[in-house]
Parts: sequence; structure tokens; C-alpha cells
Amino acid sequence: MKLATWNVNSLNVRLPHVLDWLAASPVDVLCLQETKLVDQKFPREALREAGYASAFAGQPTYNGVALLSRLATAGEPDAVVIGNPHFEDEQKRLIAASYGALRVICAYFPNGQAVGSEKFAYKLEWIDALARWVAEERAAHTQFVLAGDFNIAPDDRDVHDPEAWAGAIHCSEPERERFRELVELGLADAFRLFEQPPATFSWWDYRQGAFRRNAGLRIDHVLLSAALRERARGCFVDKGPRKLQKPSDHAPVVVELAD
DNA sequence: ATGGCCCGTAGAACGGGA
Repeated sequence: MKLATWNVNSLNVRLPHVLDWLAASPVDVLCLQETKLVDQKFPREALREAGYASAFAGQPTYNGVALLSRLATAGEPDAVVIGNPHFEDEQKRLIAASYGALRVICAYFPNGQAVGSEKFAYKLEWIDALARWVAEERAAHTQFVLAGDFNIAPDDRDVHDPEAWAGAIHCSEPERERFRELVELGLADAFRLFEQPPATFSWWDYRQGAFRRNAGLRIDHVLLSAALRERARGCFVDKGPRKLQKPSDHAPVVVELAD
């Protein structure tokens, strides 16, 4: 089976890319972030016609997350939870669902704007609270995955210009420390289980021809529980959709698991 | 040295993203 995560930067604008991508390279579960859609406008029917069930949590203008599941394989979502039970938050950044024995949390971590800012403090608090929830979910479900836009580049290999980004937002030590703390809950960064091409990223700024120059960051991640790690057979960033007209600034990250 | 793009909400610029 295949799992993927993709920050689409508006599902309204990106729906054609998502449908084309799923048709060309179907995955069983797809985590979406930055849908930027209120629930009334979520394209549930179009996705169902494409063979996917949806669970979603949106708000006007900002944030918004969704879990898509292939009806023929993963089926309908079960035990859907919106938001972190341990953290009051107006912002729609978290959704969890079960597909049989598989438990998935789809996460859109706060950006943090600048180290030391109020938004940075919120980011750290938000992650600390997420860790408490993840610890519970991981303990309750052998087959557990945390996937999404973490807005953290875990180490310098994940940064196109580590000197320029040293200590900056997404690369600061408090953020990296929290990424390690999530991993230490018993999870594995699926991407690093496999040999990877150097300078592989998942996000490139829209400005300055960043994608053409491969001036990116790897900030979108899939963390796997031990049982899923045993089944992992590959993990890659699919740069295809980033090359299209009007792309998202993020590319999908795909994980392949043995059945 | 700075900002350079895109999106949603508007119905003009602006906040936010990363």
C-alpha cells in the first residue's frame, strides 16, 4: 500500500492537480494540508467520483486539513478526530482517522514566522501538545503514522543553503529538538530509512526561481511506528506536480509499504 | 540592501505562508 502527504496550498485551486495525480499514481491514503476551504466547499463529491472518501476539517482563508482514502483499498475513514484533545485551538491543523488497523494523524504544523515571535511560541507549544497526543495514539495503535507539513527541516541535509538558514525559522534548534522528540516516541522518518538523492526537498519558494535552482527545504514528513517501519519499502518526493502550471509550492511525499 | 510569488478575502491592499 501507499501513503502520501501533500500541502496543496488551496484545494480549491489545486483540485485538478490532486485528481490528476491520484489518477496517474494512486495512493491508498493521502494527507492534505492548507486546503483553505470551509467544510461546505470541500469537493467531497468530485473526490468520491475519483474513488476517494474524504474526512476534513476546514475554516475560512487559512489552514485546513483532510484525509483522502481510496475506496477500493483503504475504504471509509473510521474514528475520525478533529484537533488535538490536549490542546484548545481555533486553527484547523489536525485530523486523525483509522483505516482498518492503520491509524493516521494528518498534521499541518504552525509556520512560526520568526524565531522568538509570538507565533514561534505557539508553534513550540502546539508541537509539545501534539507529542502528548501522538504518544497516546502510538501506544494505542501498532500501525501508526504521523504525516504532514511539519514546517521543520530536521537537519542540514534538508536545507539547500544551511549557512543562510542557520538558526532561522524551520531550522532552529528548538524546532529540530522537537522533531527529534517526536521521533523518540518510537517513530521513524520514512525518508531516511532509504538511500536518497542529495539535496532532496519538498518545498520551494514561489519567488526567485527557487524550484528551478532547487533552492528548497525538506519540511514535509511521514513518521512511521515500528510495525510500519518493518513494512516500509520506499519513500520519495514526487516533484512532478511542482513542475505544472500554477503548482503548490510543496511536492507530495510518498511512502510504499509491503502488504 | 531589499524583495522578487501565490492565495483568500475582498472588491484594494494585506496578512500569511516558509
